[in-house]
Amino acid sequence: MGQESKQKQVIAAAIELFSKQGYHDTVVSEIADRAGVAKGTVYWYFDSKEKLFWEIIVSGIESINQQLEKLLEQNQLTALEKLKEVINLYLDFFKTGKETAKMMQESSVKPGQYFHDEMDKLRTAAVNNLAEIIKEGQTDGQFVEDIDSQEVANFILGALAGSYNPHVYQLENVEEKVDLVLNIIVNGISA
Amino acid sequence: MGQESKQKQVIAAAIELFSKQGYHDTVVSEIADRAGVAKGTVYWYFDSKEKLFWEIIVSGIESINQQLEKLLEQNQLTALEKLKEVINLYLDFFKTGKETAKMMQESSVKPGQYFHDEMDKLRTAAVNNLAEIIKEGQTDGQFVEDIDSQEVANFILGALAGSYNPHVYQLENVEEKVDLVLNIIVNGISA
Amino acid sequence: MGQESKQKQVIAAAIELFSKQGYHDTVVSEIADRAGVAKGTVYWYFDSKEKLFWEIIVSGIESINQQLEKLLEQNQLTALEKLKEVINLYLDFFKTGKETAKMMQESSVKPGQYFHDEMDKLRTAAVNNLAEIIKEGQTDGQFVEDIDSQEVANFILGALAGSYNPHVYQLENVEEKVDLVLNIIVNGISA
Amino acid sequence: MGQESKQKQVIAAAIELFSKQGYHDTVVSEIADRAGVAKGTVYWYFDSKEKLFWEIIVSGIESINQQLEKLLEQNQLTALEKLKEVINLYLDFFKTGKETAKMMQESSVKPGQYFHDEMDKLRTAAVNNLAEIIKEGQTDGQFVEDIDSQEVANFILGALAGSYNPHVYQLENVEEKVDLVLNIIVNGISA
DNA sequence: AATGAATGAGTATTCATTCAT
DNA sequence: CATGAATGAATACTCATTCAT
Repeated sequence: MGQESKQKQVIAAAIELFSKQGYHDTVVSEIADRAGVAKGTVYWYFDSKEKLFWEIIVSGIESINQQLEKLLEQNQLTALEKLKEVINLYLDFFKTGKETAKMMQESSVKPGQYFHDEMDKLRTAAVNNLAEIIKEGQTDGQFVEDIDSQEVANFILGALAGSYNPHVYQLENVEEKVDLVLNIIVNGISA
Repeated sequence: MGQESKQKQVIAAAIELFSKQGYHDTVVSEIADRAGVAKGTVYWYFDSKEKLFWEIIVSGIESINQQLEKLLEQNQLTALEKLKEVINLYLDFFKTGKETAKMMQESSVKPGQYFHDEMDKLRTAAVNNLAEIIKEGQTDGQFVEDIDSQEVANFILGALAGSYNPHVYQLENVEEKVDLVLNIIVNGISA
Repeated sequence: MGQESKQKQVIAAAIELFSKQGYHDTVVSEIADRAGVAKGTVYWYFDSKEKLFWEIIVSGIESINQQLEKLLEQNQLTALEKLKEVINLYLDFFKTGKETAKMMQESSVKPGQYFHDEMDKLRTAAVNNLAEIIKEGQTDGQFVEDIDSQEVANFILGALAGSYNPHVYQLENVEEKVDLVLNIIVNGISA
Repeated sequence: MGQESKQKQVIAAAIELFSKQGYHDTVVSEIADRAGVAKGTVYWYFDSKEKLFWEIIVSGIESINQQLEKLLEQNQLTALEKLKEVINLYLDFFKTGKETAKMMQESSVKPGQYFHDEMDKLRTAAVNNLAEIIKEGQTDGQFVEDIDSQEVANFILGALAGSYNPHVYQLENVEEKVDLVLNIIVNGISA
């Protein structure tokens, strides 16, 4: 039988089903079945269906934030290069982590104060990291100065978030969009 | 009793509750209570909870698409001016129709092929309308030509969609962002 | 179909099953089946299985307390006669309301502060009513005075409560015990 | 670690929890936790949760019956003295063994023929022992004769059982009730 | 002896939907 | 048109019990 730890099998099954069917249309016993474990096993590892859902979301966001921070520290890169990396990072994340991305999309709509604060902290971290890069570029003279770095960071993150909206890019061929996106952000569409 | 037709009371209550609590956490009897009607009355006007939800979504999208089409026809406006109007239109829609906007956000995640195609048609219409404007600008020489108008339209719509992500702009003071957004899209952030 | 209101059918079925099988070994769907209604109907009338249980208990106790109070007001009766009536009342209650009695027995063990206070109030009322009778008899010179009326009331109630312990009188032929019980209480077993 | 045998630790934890929370609201893993052992260990010593419960009950009853039998054999005591000792024995048992007493109370309600017969045998033994004392007193001329000794035994046991009903004496200061109870039983409350 | 991960039957409760009035 | 009592399928979660280690 599966070499994987049962906990990991549960997580994998949950990601697959949550992203395909959404939180509410995924039934715990279905997760257990797909994971090849008993229903009780899901509850041995996770307190509730909701905790399982959030655990996946949070670990996904944490992973991207970690990568973001690593980027920031790479001093040999210019702000522009870093920006490109960030875009690449996100779009790649959406491509490889389609499912988690879809779950995040849903998570932003789910009510319940439960992890709402947690989510906010994570997002704030992302915005701040990005704003840091913008500021760097402004100091370097690469980016226009008369524009709030936080606002720009929000815009970019919004644009990227919009990018994995299933109705936008359909989550396909997302990586080839990096240059396009970077180009618009940097140069705009003005002739 | 309410002068409003009971149907309208139901819709109003549904928008309020769906947007605040999401689809699944809103129960039909709550909608009926808030609307001041009996539960059965909801079912007199709407076939199901799902139909009620989608009716609201679709009418919201239709309304914005109509406004978009009107814009396109205004020949005295330049592409740039039209673009600004589009951005204004969307952000304004998100501001005044916060609730519907939130519901749309959720609708994009909801599975169920039910109205999936309908949604897609509506979104395609929006993208096409916007792409039309971009193309116009490219023909006029206002916008760079070596960039696919559909791609740009998708990007912009994504950025705007991202804008009403509750975690981004918190759906507050959205209207003052028009110039910012337009400026980045048009001129980019390059110095 | 049943002329009885469905609510009453539910209560009847609940009493029957709770008393025979105890609270925990009685399943809600079983109650619904026996009552000839759908499971949801049980929940239409009662918030929860627990509330249903307690509603039955409380109404049983209230009924006996009402009868007790009526007794107290009958001024033509001596304290001794009243005492006999009380004993009769209780033992009769245990006989005719075997099921409710059994449920009360169980209720005294059930944890959960829920209705604990309510129960206490009801029992205090019973003790006070009985103590009132004792005091009356003491004033009249029928009963010994050097004994606390509350204590006596507690003893008697305890003895009566013990009487419907399923392991004691088996809840059978309970009514013929009235004289026996009264006699011991009044005269004791001393020769 | 505990010098106590793990089995004893389990029993102690079980008594504590069963009496406080009742049978159904006590879960095996809680018992194991409180006992400082693994859940599996509970099952090494006891076949099931139910067996564990009953083992405690039965050993409690057996202990009291043994003491009762010893009393009977003490020929230097009069029936009256023995009766006093019996009452003392029971009330003391309820006081020192509050927890077990509470569990017995619950056990009398629990369905499940499982140990039902066992319980009955134990109770019958208690009644018979007590009836023996009464008969002795009747032969000696201390107690009235025109009254069935079994009935009296039942009454007394009922009264005593009622005494530890949590709603009666609250299981507090139970020992000072011995004289009161004995006095009523022997002399009654008649003036 | 002892452990604790794993199991899965069992159950209270919810809620969209129906329909007689 | 409107009501709300009645339904019952659906589901998250519990917990006694087992067994490989």
